[in-house]
Amino acid sequence: MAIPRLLVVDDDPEMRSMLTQFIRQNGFIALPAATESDIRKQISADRIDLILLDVMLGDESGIDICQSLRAEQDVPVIFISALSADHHRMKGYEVGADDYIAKPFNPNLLLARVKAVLSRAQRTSSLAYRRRIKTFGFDGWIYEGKRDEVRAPGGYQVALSQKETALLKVFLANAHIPLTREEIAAALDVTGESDGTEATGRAIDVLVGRLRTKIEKDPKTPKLVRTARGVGYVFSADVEVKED
Amino acid sequence: MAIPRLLVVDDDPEMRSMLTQFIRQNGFIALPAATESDIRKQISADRIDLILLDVMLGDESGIDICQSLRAEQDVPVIFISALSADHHRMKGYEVGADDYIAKPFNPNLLLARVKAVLSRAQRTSSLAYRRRIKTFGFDGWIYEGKRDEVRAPGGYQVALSQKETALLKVFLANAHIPLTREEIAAALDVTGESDGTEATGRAIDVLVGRLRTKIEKDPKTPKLVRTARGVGYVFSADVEVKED
DNA sequence: AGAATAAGGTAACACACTGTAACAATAAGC
DNA sequence: GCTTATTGTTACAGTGTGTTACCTTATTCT
Repeated sequence: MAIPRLLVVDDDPEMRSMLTQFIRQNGFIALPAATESDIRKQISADRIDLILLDVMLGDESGIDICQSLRAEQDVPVIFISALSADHHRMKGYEVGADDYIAKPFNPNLLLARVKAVLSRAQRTSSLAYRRRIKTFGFDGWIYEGKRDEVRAPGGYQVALSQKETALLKVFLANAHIPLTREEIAAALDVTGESDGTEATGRAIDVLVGRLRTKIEKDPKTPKLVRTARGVGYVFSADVEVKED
Repeated sequence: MAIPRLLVVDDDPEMRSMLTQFIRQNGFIALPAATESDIRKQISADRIDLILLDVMLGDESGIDICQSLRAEQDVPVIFISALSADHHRMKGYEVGADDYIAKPFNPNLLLARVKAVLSRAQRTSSLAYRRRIKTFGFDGWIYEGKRDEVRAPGGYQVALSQKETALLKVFLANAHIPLTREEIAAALDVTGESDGTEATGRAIDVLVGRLRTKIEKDPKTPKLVRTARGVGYVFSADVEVKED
């Protein structure tokens, strides 16, 4: 990729110019936008690698915008908000954020997140399981996004915990793409306040193991979630995406 | 939007400065005002995201002011009053308040409401929220606000207690949005009395549990009110809103 | 090939979070 | 008064999740 192009969306001119300036000082291309139509104009005009999006845009809702963008594109989005109370909402998959940062923010933290999102976007699709509640089918299984339920080939419902479900969604959104543990961890908890680089030990391995016991016919020889030794894990079944 | 800007309207200088100071300490911009003309000056001068309005402003009436403002603008308003007696009149939408808090109030409760109103303003216009939308449908169920009745898919009426009904309303108004226990408590507690933070213990959990036994087919595996571990609860069914 | 080394699998544990039954306090009828 | 319903609190049980420790498997080295 050439120089990453970031779209900075904020309706407050001061904040917008401050952000664009900061982004540019750090070697990226920053393009300002204030409204949804600005965004669409920029996107259709040229490649955009990442969007920094204020949650509150005066009369427009950043969340709505993000969702409608996600319906068409697969651009990574980092949300910025002054309301720390919004943090827990970002965890919901329905929002579709790749990351979230509270305002006023630490510039270095922002930069770290931007780099993290950009680097993983190069290899994978946006890890934020793509928006709109969709239904996936794989190897006879069905994941129904609307109800957040998983049904086995026989049609029986399988009880997955929240984390297991979230993990499965990450895999489904990135079928055939090897994911590192770090990438998976980042996708599972939208990090929020804590710094981006926590080495959480073997938590992902254990989680993958638990998911395997529930969805693999023979967990000893996994057909769906394969291990990419030295790298991470791959979901290696074809995934069929069905609209609602 | 940059940092939210709140207009603090109270004719008592002490209360006014106390409020503005508290608001500022919590990361917002607070602008003081004492009279209706002050308010209009501020509003025409710059963007205002929320007005905290004392009901009794000496010779002016906060309610009148609010209504005349409403004729022109759509700014969210939270009323503050020493008379806890007429809180139900406030909540009545005739007045045009987005929320109401009694004086003396718990600071954390005020903060929770401020955040809730600001956050809600992102996705629903204050106008739409205040409109008398009273009937909701979800998963075959119907909640009829006019009579405060809940009817099951069969058409049979289900008896919910006052708090259970209030809780259901909060969920219906925030479908698919994870709510923390604090947010739910803030929305339920109409009395601005003592403790507002965590002194409430597990009350919300128990209340949710009771609601579940009454509206979930299988309360053990809830389909409507899901728990978001470490966060709170989400109402995860589509809600259809009907006008009266 | 066999040994040494690195990486992943997983059982067992610890801990935090949630569900809920039982009780207490209070209000509302009768 | 007594009874009943509502609501919050407490206590305990159940569940989910991360860590540790040990075992198995794959890779590399000699």
